[in-house]
Amino acid sequence: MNTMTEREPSWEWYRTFLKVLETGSLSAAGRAMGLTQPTVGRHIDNLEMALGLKLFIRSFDGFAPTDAALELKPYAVSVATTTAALRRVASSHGTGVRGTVRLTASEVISVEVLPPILAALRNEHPALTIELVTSNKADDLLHREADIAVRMFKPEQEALVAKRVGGIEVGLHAHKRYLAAYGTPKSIAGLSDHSLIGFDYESAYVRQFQKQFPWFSRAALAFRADSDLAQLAAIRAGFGIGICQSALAAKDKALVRLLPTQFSIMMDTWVAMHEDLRQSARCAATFTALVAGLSAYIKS
Amino acid sequence: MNTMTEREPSWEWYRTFLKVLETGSLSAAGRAMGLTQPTVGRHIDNLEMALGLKLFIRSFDGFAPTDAALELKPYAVSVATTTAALRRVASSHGTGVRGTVRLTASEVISVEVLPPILAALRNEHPALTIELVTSNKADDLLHREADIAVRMFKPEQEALVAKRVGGIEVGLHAHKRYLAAYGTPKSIAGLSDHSLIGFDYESAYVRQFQKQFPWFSRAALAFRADSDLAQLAAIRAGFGIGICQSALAAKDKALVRLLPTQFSIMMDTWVAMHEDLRQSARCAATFTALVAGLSAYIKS
DNA sequence: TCGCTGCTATAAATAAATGAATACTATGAC
DNA sequence: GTCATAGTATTCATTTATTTATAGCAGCGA
Repeated sequence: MNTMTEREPSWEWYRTFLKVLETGSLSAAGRAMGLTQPTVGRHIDNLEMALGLKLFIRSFDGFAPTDAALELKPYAVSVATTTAALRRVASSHGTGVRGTVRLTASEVISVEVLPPILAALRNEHPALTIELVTSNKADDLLHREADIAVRMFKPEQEALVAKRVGGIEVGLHAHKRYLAAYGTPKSIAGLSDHSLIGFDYESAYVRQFQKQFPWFSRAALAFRADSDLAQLAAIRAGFGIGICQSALAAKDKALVRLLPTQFSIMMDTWVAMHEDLRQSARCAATFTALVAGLSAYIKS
Repeated sequence: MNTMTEREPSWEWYRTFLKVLETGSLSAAGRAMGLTQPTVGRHIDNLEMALGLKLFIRSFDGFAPTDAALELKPYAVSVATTTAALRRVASSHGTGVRGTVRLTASEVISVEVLPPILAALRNEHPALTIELVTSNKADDLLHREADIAVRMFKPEQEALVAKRVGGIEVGLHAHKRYLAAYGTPKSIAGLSDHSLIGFDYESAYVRQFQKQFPWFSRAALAFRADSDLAQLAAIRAGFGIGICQSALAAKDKALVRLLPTQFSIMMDTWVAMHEDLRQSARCAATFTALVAGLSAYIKS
């Protein structure tokens, strides 16, 4: 019951706290925020005083965050994403489709599929600004890190409104040039003689995938990349045989689909957003455009 | 690509914005925050300028929030809950179980069951401060509105760690005095001649309940309260026949269990918290104490 | 109708936060 | 080693924000 209520720390201090964590120094944080180094330092001092703990260990080449600071960081990040979402909502106020909408999608989708869809959307709504984040994180819609997401799995959170736009077919592909030089595999077993391109990281999805197709194990891969876009580039460059969307490959005459009957995966594709955002003109319009554009892409 | 980047609004402005929304006036917000009215007014002006929209319609008896302000409010609330969570984490730093832990539970649990458990916990950890919020909202753990929740249903969110502590039996009860005056019902059908006590609000749970026990419909109730605690008080006061935990009723010799074979509901009881908080000594200790205390209560 | 209360708006006085300049320390390149 | 660079800590002048004080308006009750 401390009646002598020590005041709540200024929320602004959290902002500079986060920037110092991100940049690693008072000076850099100051530059990033349009403040000076002494000011940033004082904010940190104030916050440390208010919270009653040391957040950084002072040294001459940057601050070293303490365990406490790292423990608090996720909360500061959460505040930052929330205020960013608030500003997006604010920017959209007025009549018509306007303001900023923030999307997430995988790299391949972002680079190969979305651009024409977004260009058309923007053409229709010139007052709309689009932010595109390449990410596969599942939880960023609930925390308003993005407004709308294109996902390759069914979103399960109940607070989300999600629409399935169809299945994207994924298959084995290689460049003509590669096949001319190293031959065309006639069976799955024949793949072991080839340069395979695949995932580097270990996600739940990749693990399940490798369980289903054990010949595609990590050890068998000659080229590993955590970016599906880099894998696609490797296929296009004739490095070897890899997995990519067959619709993308079909647009490039030099790419050849391999073993289509033995290997084909349909990836369910969904567009999802927070249900609260249905009220928002900018999000509703973008959602509709994404659903329509992706459906057309899949059917093509 | 506006290079002339208009600065991000100070996060502090969001705080006063929220307080103005909550209090309804600049002056009241100022009083609540330890600021003066002109300061609060300028914060709002600044925020309106930065966001480029009117947040309040000025009048002489308080501000009237615009639609835009109401639309932004949830985001400001989210920031407030996040900073509160941050401060709880900060307060717990150090060795041992210390700091503030925030719980939610239903009213009856909060008032009738938890106090001795929490008292023992506090006795064991004198540096621990406890906040108890009576609420049944399902989503407040993910948004860190509370650290730990006692729920009557299985938490489904995957980011939560939940432990079932058993089933709490709920049955029909009445006070001796009431039964002496109006008789004891011999069957479910006989209840229609009695004063029934039940829910006022319509929740999914209540709807399902009334589907299962149609004789307990809203129209049949002589006393309706949205508070289960008020219902319990009505039973104790001899108003009529109502539903409450049989374990609670058993502790009061004046209360009588009615039709125990015909009417008995087991309510699954869970303790849940965000999985990240397992690392936190204060939360882990409280979680354990709640699980142990509630299990003991249920078995008794 | 008057006087009270509570609110916002505005202007001058004051307190507080910020910025500029500087000293000092560590580090890495030459 | 020496110099250049990048960082923090500190001091003091300055700008900025906040308070204090004041005026005006609306609602309410006597």
